[in-house]
Amino acid sequence: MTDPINKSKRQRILEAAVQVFAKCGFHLATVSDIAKAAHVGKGTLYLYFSGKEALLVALLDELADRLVGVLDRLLGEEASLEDAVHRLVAEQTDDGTAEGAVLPLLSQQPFLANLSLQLEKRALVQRVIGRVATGVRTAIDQGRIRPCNANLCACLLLSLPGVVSLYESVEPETPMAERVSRTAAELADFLWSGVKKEGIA
Amino acid sequence: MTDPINKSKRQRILEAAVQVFAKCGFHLATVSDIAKAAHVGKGTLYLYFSGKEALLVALLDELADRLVGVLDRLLGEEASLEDAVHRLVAEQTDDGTAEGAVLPLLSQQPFLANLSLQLEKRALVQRVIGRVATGVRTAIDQGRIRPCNANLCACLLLSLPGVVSLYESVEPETPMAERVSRTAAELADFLWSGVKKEGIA
Amino acid sequence: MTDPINKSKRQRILEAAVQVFAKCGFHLATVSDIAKAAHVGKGTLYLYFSGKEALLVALLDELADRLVGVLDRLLGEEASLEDAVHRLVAEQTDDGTAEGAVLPLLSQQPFLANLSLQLEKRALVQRVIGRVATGVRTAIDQGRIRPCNANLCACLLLSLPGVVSLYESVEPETPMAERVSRTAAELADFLWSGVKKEGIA
Amino acid sequence: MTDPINKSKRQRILEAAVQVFAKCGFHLATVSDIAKAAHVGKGTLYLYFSGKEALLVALLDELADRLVGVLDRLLGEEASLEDAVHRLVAEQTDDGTAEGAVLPLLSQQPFLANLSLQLEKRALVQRVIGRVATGVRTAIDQGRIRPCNANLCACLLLSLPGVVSLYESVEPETPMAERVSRTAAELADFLWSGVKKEGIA
DNA sequence: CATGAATGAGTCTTCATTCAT
DNA sequence: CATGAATGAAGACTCATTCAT
Repeated sequence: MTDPINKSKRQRILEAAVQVFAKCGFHLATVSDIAKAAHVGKGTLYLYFSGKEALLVALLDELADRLVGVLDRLLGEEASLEDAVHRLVAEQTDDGTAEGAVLPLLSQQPFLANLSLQLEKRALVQRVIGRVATGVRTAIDQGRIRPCNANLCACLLLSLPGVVSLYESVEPETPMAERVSRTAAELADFLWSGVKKEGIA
Repeated sequence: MTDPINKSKRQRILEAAVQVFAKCGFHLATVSDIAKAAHVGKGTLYLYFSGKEALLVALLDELADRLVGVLDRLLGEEASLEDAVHRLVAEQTDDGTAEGAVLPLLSQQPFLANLSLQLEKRALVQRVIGRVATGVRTAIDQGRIRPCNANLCACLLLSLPGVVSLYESVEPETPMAERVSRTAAELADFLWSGVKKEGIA
Repeated sequence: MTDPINKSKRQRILEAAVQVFAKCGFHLATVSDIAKAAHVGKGTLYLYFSGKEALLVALLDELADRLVGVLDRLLGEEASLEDAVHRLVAEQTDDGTAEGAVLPLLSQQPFLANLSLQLEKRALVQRVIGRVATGVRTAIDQGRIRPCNANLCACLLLSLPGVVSLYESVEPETPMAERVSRTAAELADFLWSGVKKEGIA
Repeated sequence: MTDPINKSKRQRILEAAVQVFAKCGFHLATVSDIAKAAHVGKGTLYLYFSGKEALLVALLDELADRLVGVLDRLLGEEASLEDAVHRLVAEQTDDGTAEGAVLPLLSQQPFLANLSLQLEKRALVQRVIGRVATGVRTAIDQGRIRPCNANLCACLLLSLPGVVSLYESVEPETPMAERVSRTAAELADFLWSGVKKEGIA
């Protein structure tokens, strides 16, 4: 009945859901798993979300906001895009945090059966992309990066953590912490300078 | 009894599966759907694949080979990486073809319950990345692109179609054919030259 | 939440299962049939038993205990084995009761696919035979029956209801109640005195 | 088209079926298994039998005849019932032969779904019991065994191999060959003299 | 509010049976 | 006659969702 209690329980469920979705994927994760991880009853989940898919969308919505905050900071305040990319990759690729799992859930298509939720998710993705694109445009206006398709550039930025997780498939030995950092630096370099050999048109 | 007949039916199932998986995702696609799309009985599917997950892996395996063929050609023969990227994106993003759907299925994690199939899929992903990386190394040796982490570059290349599909979320109105072409060009440009403003360090 | 409720539902399922198994045999009985007979949902069954085979074994386990109780009483307290056999046959052959169906399920081999359950069932059969053999040994010690292979004798006793049900095949007309009683008496006589003609070696 | 060929193939199937049914039970045995064991195509089976259940009944019918032959000989020619029982148990309990498996299949109820086949099977069981009962009556007439319910006695005799297989559950260590022989002797003794202690009414 | 026992729609999978070759 | 690829009916089992407590 008191708001803080509700919020705390809702929050607990959301956080548990991110962890479980990140570990098993949306479809293999069961509502029971999530409830158990959140230390609440299965029925309680339905007091805060109208179903499993709605929970996913709510979760993406919540994390999208947090993500946008991070990106705003990265793209707005930083002098160097290189740095921004580096931190974007480093921060969004940490599986330990809720933030680290949101991007895969955002971009991979967990194909929702419920159509209106699917649209809601699409809108949400657009919101995030739009926000990043705004940051890119700012950087362009400030002369930090060259003029380009800001939306597409935003999508490219948002895809970077996915690139990293793909990269994990081939280099699973190195300790993750330092690897991510180095990978981030390399990716930033790709984005910043391209792969073109100096002196070639 | 004759080999071509068997092959043709197996092929029919594989092709139907790509379509259905591409439309609904792995988990929402039912075996019935796939069988129906392939115009075979549900049981027939189990004559050629030991189960739904095995079908997915077989499909990825098959398409990975085709994909590697395409990439080999693009990366090996071309004078310009720009062109290669352009064609990679353009070809791999066409939802109408089987090839267009394979990359999302490859990189998105359809979290297989069967552990050995999961490992098989991982190996398969590594095979594709390795092949592309080889192409990248060749390009480096030939002085067409600057020295870099070939594996990471390969992952970046393989992620490009995903970037495009993310981009589709924000610009769904324009007719697709030309949009893809333009998008491909823009992405190729990003990869080629980076986003750095000329004259900036 | 309360224990008696759970027990009652588990019990309802077990009792329904005995009836259905007795009527159709293990393999022809469907989980739906059992659930329907128990007036519970199909899924409920899986809250109490991990599967159809596990249900069978749990059922045998439960009824074996009851059976052992009956046998203990019959073999322990009675002055005459004749009487014991009579009552054993009479009580265990009544299809209307759960007890009446357990012996066929125990001795007929419903070939479980699950190996560990198969072993469990075997152990359970051994338990019952062992218990009856103990009763036989007591009767021997008390000089009521002659020294013999107690285990084998136990198996023979436990097979008697099966003999009766075989006998049903040839004499299905007579009203069952009295027939069973008379059959029991005759069987007891066989066991007690053998078929040897008096005066013959 | 030639009769011997047909008979030989029909025979091959029947023999394979006994083996497979004996190993896995009726319901767990698949038509494929049987066809494979008989070295014929799955379809061939349906040229000789109208279905799986019909195959079982045909098999029981065939073996029942053989069994009746054995029993006739045992009960008709022998001077001593003890000997007859001994041989009945010994011969019918050998899992290696087709005959060894028929009695369990006869008496255990593999609950046929097809009603008319179920009746056919019942008739067949009656035939066997009737035949054995006739043998018993002859023995009575010849004064070898005391007057008794011949049908019930027949059922008891036919149940003996079942008793032995139950007994196998508790004494699985001893080498089977000699064990069966001893068990047979003990069982024959039970049947012949009963369990009554000498001197007790 | 919170819970988790109960439910049954929906899945994958098996296998007896058919039929084109 | 013989075959085995093809089929789909049928069944075991899962799990999102509900609701009585």
